[in-house]
Amino acid sequence: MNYLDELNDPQRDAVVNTNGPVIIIAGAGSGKTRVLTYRIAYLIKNGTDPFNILALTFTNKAAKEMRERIYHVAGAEARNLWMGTFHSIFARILRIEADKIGYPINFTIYDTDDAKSLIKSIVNEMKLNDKVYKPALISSRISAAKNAMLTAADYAADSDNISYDESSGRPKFAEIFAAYEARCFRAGAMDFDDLLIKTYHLLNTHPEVTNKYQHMFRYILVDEFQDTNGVQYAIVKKLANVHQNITVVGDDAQSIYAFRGATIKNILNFHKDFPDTRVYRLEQNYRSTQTIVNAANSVIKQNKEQLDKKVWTQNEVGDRIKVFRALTDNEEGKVVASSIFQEKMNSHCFNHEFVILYRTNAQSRSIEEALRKINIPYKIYGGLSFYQRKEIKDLIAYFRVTINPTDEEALKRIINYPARGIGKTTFDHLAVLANEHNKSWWDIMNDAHQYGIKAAASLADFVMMIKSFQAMLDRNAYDVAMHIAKQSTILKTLYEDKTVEGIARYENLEELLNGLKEFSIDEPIDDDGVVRVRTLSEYMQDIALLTDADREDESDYDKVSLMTIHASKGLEFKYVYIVGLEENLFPSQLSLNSRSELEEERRLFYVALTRAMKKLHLSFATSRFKFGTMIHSEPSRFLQEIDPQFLIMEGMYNNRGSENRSFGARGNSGQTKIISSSTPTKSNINLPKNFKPINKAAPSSVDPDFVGDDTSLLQAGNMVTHQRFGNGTVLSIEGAGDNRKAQIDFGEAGKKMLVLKFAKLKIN
DNA sequence: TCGGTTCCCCTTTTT
DNA sequence: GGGGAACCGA
Repeated sequence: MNYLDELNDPQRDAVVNTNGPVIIIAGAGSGKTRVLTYRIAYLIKNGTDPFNILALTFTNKAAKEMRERIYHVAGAEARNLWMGTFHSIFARILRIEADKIGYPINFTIYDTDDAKSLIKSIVNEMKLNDKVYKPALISSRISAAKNAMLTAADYAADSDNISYDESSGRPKFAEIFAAYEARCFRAGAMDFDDLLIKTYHLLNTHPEVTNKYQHMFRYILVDEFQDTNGVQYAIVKKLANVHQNITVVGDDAQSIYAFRGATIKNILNFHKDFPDTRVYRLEQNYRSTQTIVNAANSVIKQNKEQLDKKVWTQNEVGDRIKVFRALTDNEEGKVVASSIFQEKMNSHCFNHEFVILYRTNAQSRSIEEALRKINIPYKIYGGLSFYQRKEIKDLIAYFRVTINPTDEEALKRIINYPARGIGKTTFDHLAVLANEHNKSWWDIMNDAHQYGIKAAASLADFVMMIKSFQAMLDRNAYDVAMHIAKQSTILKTLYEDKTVEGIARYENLEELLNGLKEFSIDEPIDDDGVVRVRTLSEYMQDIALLTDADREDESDYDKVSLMTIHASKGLEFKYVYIVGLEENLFPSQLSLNSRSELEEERRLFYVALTRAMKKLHLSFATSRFKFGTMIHSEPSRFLQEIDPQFLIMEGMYNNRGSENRSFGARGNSGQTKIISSSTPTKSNINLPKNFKPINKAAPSSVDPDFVGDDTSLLQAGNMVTHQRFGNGTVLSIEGAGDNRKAQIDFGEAGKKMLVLKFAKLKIN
């Protein structure tokens, strides 16, 4: 059992005491994932059937990573675990039990765009003003109601709700909610909240189903418990009721999803619901330097609401945290980019060891521009996801309609795309008829001529096309998808578009189809040895709950990461840059109304700080663009909340030491002289005078002393320098031993195939 | 009916 | 500053 030797005492206790209810309070960087994975591995190794273990996470990425680590310790059995996100596991259960709640097994999952579009249709059909009944607002209020476990009928039955809506000028909200619910049902669709609420409903109304899963899940483990909302907890509690072997892992200091209904109350309720709960505390941080751990502690201790906990570390003291002040958001980008450039020069580290964190997605642009200018490769997580692009959504809409033709939102997208003479008149007519007869658009379309629709012939052609696709659904996913892409003429339409955007869109479709091909090739073998075809339906189930962060791209191997702080939870990086530390941005303006919201922002800052292993950089700008206009901004209060002994001002002050405390804000400005980071002589973070973009920096003379690095571990994605060709990216490696070759893209110098035995390469 | 232009709103954070 | 919807003209 050598893997147990890798654990400290509290960690080992938390792994081997497997029975009964357990809470593991795990500070940032305290080996939480390791404990959770080893605990599951330990269960499997001691004879528990993986089919009887349910492990719930918040992101697909976390689930996947954990599964791989368990596989590593416990072997191939790990693939039988019930492990995934709350949403994906519950979707799986709902598909198995769909008929019990009147849903088709192939129900669609509506994403937030679908939900908003449906709400918009409803608002229009009810002849209401969509400036008052804004789809985003209605959608979030429906979501909030669902998270409070209210159906539309429950909602309408509560006079408090009704009078609230009346007084806030939206008396028709309950009606919209009811219509939304009915229309989702009619379309055979569930939104994200439904996946939770319908599961809860299913368990409450079907004791035989509940019984089945209660006995099946002998062990239940929940990651990031501080982020669970009321429904999630209610389901988990119910499932754990028979065996009572429930383990929850969390850190109240990292609770950052209250806005989505998550509540720390779940931790308190847990003690009440499971009175014999044992508590394990993991407080030793293995991730960060003492400076970072202590600085983060100095921030979080200012929150009033928190559980008692002391995170500490034996790691080295480390460098102080650098604070940059910039004049504008663009300059902030430059400062960060050149700091990364310098760090890479000095420490010979990889791009993928850097992350730049921000509060809102909109902040990424100035950073991106700066990185692009000095050729630092980067990858953005979140923002406009691959699956949200128009061309991808269009093709996927065809898949959705083929699998579930009552899926109204998908049908609306493609009914006249590419154009086939089904215009607005027909569109509106369909909507009216569908509501009149309470049937899906698809049903109406099937009998279009009976309803006297003028465009009946075009509709019949469309219906026939979809039916021909449906006839192929038992074939492998790629074949069907390719057939649909061609027959629908989507592929052709985009191929003929030779604009830059058109080509990019075509390439995106190619990427989607390539992904499908890979999915289809990977044919699983049943227990009886039968090779099973992977269908389009299975593919759609797979991707419905995927986000951009889950897409893997080999060319992303060595890039600087850009993401929101929310997206960074659970990750760690050697070098962390937190940008935009300004009042009204971080903390967000919208959080300043209550202590609890401000404390959530502070926890968010704590999460950001504790992502860093080695070096941490903070920055703010004194003015930035917002909605196209320049606005003035003050340094964030959070900067002053860090104990100043851990900070060092960079390019800001002419004297360092005790006066560092002031950021020139909050009425005591003028005490310390501020020198802008753009002052060239003072700053050590400006670009070198003779700086040239990396790919173009081909040295004019060849240095005879140029020594290559050991390339035996070189792999695709690595950045290298060649003394004649300059900097390049390794595209692929082939061959072995003396014959091992690398194809490298040197930018302007072109792509070269180099024999590694002879080529002198420095690995950047 | 389509294509182009204007105009408006947007900014928390995500499964 | 940018994306998407709405509006307007041919």
